[in-house]
Amino acid sequence: MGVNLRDIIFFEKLELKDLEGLTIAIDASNWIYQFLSSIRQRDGTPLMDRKGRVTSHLVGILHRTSALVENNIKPVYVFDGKSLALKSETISERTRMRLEAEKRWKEALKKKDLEKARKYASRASRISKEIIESSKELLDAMGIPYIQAPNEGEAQAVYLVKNGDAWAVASQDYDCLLFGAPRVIRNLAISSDINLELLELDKILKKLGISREQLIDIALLVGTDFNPGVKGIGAKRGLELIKKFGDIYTVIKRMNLEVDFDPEVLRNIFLKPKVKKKYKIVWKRPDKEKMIKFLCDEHDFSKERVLNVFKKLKKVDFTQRRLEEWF
DNA sequence: CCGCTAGA
DNA sequence: TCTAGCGGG
Repeated sequence: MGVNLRDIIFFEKLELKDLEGLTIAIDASNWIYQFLSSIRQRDGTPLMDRKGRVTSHLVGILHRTSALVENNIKPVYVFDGKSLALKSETISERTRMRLEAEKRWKEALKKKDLEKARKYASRASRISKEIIESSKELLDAMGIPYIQAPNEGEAQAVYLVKNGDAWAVASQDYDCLLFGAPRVIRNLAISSDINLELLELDKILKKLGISREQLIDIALLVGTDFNPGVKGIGAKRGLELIKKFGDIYTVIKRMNLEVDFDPEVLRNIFLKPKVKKKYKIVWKRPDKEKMIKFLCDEHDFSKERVLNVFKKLKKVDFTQRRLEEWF
């Protein structure tokens, strides 16, 4: 998923405390996908309600969001909109991989190989419309705001940060840096052994000695969700080449590379993404009745657990206006 | 993934 | 008080 720049990106370690009082724009698709992959039984079956509807994402959103709030971190979720035409190849490739994983999951189940079953099951996750809609319904009940992006959710989340409405984007994907995110937080979770990473674009570019445009060019060589990249070029070699030749056009020419993508079109996906500029971010008080009706009545959650979460959410009140907003 | 609990 | 392991829906 996303562009693999891991080998050239550095990060600073962060404590949950460092995020107190800050608003974090959450890459909803990224998180939901993680929840669907990881919140499963040992044989790989996701959590489901009595009607067989998947609830793993609801469990994840409920617990992680309330834990963030309890730590005085203000989450705003950002959902993907319509995917760009250039992404269709990536999407069909993912579908193919998912179906393959599904097949292997069933095979492993037959052989009673639980470890393999779980492994392939997690790769068989799919974000359906129902999963997105139920996620939004839960956030509404919890009083947590979300924004619907026109296209890429990451681009919209980055816009929130640039616009001063959020401090950082929370996502596992390095793509956020290409969209120009000043700060990206990876591994934002609550468990005791978390390894919070803070990626700062300015520091990364300075250390690498390149511009954002050049980082994008490296990504195009490596391959993104929108183009296949060049065989044999990873992040390290991409960096070398871009530093040596300056830009992707010169790299292609000097190295006699065959590429079937238009760098200019792709650069603009990251440099000039379509985003929603008018939006409202308002935290509301959690709605106990809605939470119980939705989670317990409709999706078979335990009432006791839901009430515990409700109490956590209620304890912290983000609805209070800051002093300067009164004038 | 996260919360809870059993056992140290 | 802490941590590993299990169940959640």
